Amino acid sequence: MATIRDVAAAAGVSTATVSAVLNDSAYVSPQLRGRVLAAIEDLSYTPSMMARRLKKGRSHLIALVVADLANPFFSRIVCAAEAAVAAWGYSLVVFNSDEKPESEKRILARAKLLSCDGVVLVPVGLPSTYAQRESDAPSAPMVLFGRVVDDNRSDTVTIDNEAAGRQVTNYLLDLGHRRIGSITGPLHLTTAKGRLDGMLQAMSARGLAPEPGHVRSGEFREDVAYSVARELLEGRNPPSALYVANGVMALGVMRALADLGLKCPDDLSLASTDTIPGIGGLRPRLTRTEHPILEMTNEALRMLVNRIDRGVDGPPRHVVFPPTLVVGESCGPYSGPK
Amino acid sequence: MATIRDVAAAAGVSTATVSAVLNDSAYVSPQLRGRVLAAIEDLSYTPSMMARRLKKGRSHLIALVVADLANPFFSRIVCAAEAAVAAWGYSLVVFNSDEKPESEKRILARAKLLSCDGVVLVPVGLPSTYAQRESDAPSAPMVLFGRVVDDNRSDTVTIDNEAAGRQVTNYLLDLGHRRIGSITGPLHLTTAKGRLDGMLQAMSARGLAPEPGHVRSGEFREDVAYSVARELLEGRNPPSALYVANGVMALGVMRALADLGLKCPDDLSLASTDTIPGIGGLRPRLTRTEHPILEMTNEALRMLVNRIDRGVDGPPRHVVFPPTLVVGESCGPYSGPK
DNA sequence: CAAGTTTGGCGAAACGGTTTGCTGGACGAG
DNA sequence: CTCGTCCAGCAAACCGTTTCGCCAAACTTG
Repeated sequence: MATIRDVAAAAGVSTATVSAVLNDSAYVSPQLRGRVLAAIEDLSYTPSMMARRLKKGRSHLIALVVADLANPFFSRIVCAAEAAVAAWGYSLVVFNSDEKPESEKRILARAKLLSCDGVVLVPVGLPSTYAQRESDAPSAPMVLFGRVVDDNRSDTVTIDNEAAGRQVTNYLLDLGHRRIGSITGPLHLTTAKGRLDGMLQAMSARGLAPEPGHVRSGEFREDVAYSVARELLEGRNPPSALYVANGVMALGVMRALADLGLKCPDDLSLASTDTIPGIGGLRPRLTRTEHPILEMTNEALRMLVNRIDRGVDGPPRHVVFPPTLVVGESCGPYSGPK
Repeated sequence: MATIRDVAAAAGVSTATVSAVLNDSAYVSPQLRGRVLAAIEDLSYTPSMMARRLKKGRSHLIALVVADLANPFFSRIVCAAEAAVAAWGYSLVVFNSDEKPESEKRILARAKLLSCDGVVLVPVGLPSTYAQRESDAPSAPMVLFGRVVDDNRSDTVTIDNEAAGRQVTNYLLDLGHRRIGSITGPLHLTTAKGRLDGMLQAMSARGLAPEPGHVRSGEFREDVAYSVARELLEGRNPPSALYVANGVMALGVMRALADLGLKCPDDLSLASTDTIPGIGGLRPRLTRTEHPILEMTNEALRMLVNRIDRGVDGPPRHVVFPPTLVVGESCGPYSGPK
């Protein structure tokens, strides 16, 4: 592997001149520049990023830490982030905390060790980790994505979960449903809590409330949602409509419906927040709120790069994106007590 | 940020001693070791990975280049690879070539610049890139994943695509189907070509062949497969069974069926190779061959790490995994000419 | 007790770049 | 003709580690 010194020797110049040519950081006469470029070509020289980074103190690496890489929702984020990061001239290092606080802690430490220039974190959401993080030396700028935690030092990019819950619930209410149930996520997550709160708001705005036992946690997991849905639907007082807090759980509910021989819009109106890509083709299409993941990811990266490149050091910014209600065929009008 | 020199000064030792303590690379007397550790704690010193890497010439980064990050199949690979890489003490840098040869070329150059210790590549599969790559200086060890290209320097990890095609086709044949069609991927990809070949083999083993026009390319894309399926099914001579070469296309076909008002096992038997995670809950469950992605990914990383860490420098190894037929409810017995 | 053998620890040279003075020749002005 | 200015290019310091070679003290051994 040729070094800058080899190039300098071959071109009969100093390493400083080669560096200047490489970075356009100083004027170099055309002829010298030509000699240098020729030598570079000749030796098929590639500057060592590692050395450059050591000197410059920047790695051009951005860490993306997601809470559950197996969840298609986060896969989409990875995809969007890869594109955005590449567009800004960075590379993306992907980590999976798997919803485990201790993994998250370990990963953040590792990202720091890797000297990533920035971190996009979908926090697991348990406060303990962050207490720890507070005591750490100020590390790379970080953007909290999707979920909020009590961290007042980082930028955040989220959707308005309460609005999502309200939109879906109002849609169901407008269809005449009153006995609306919900399968929520883990309520320590703002994504789960917010969506439920939005639902409750929408109901209480009309003087309603879910019946006891109709609000259950599905842990944001397909299998748990499946079991919960079965219990709910086999009970003696099933809801007529169900608001499911994320896409994979909606899939679980659809599976439960199929296994129980129930039809979706007819026997139960089903609506969710967030969906699964590719499943759009299946019938009935799910009525749901969708997240502008692409825009959110781009915004997160813009914020990050602003802090990294432009050294922006203002107070943390909090950007909230609105969800969009997408109407499918999974909900029907309320058809009398069942 | 404290450096090793600060620690050395604080502990009253040389940087060499600190380094020895950090890496256990030489015996250090307990008392000195204690002083050093105390100083490290005191200054909350973290060794600079960048400097360490510059010196050691290793980055502990492994690049994963996939051909289409938006495809859930590759998302699963990312997920599996992240876990495997972490288990080996590396970090994963993810790239998306988006099926574009020029992107792939750019990405491989970038991975080299990043001085990744190894590369897992799902090649786009056009030979031009690799001709280029030949001329490059020997870079990091690489494992070709899933698809094969005419590269005789790299290890490969693949599935037996022909077996997959044969298995599925034999299953359909055993059900009595004769007019079997196929929606293939781009045939310059070994994954697409192999599956089709396997299908043709199975048919010709029984003296059969697909009818002209019943074998069409769906480009491995949901929307293309949707259109092709519609054309196929609305034609005047539709097949009674369809072998679809990957998961997203199968979804497209199911959407086409739904839009045409056709029922899956009844009007058309549908089978595929590869599926989409999470969709397992939907009815009818797809009959398909599945890939042992986890094992494949682990094997790919084991090979890579062997070459990196243990300096294994033998001839390229080629590991082929067998697909598994998973029977769902998407296929029924042939029910007479339609 | 002298000579040989360990050995804990240190100084300094890498690693491969970037950057900061500094130098010396060309040029313009007085 | 002389002095000051300018600027292209260079030498050397530096980034934060690891590691090689070496030294002196401590220990063994005859």
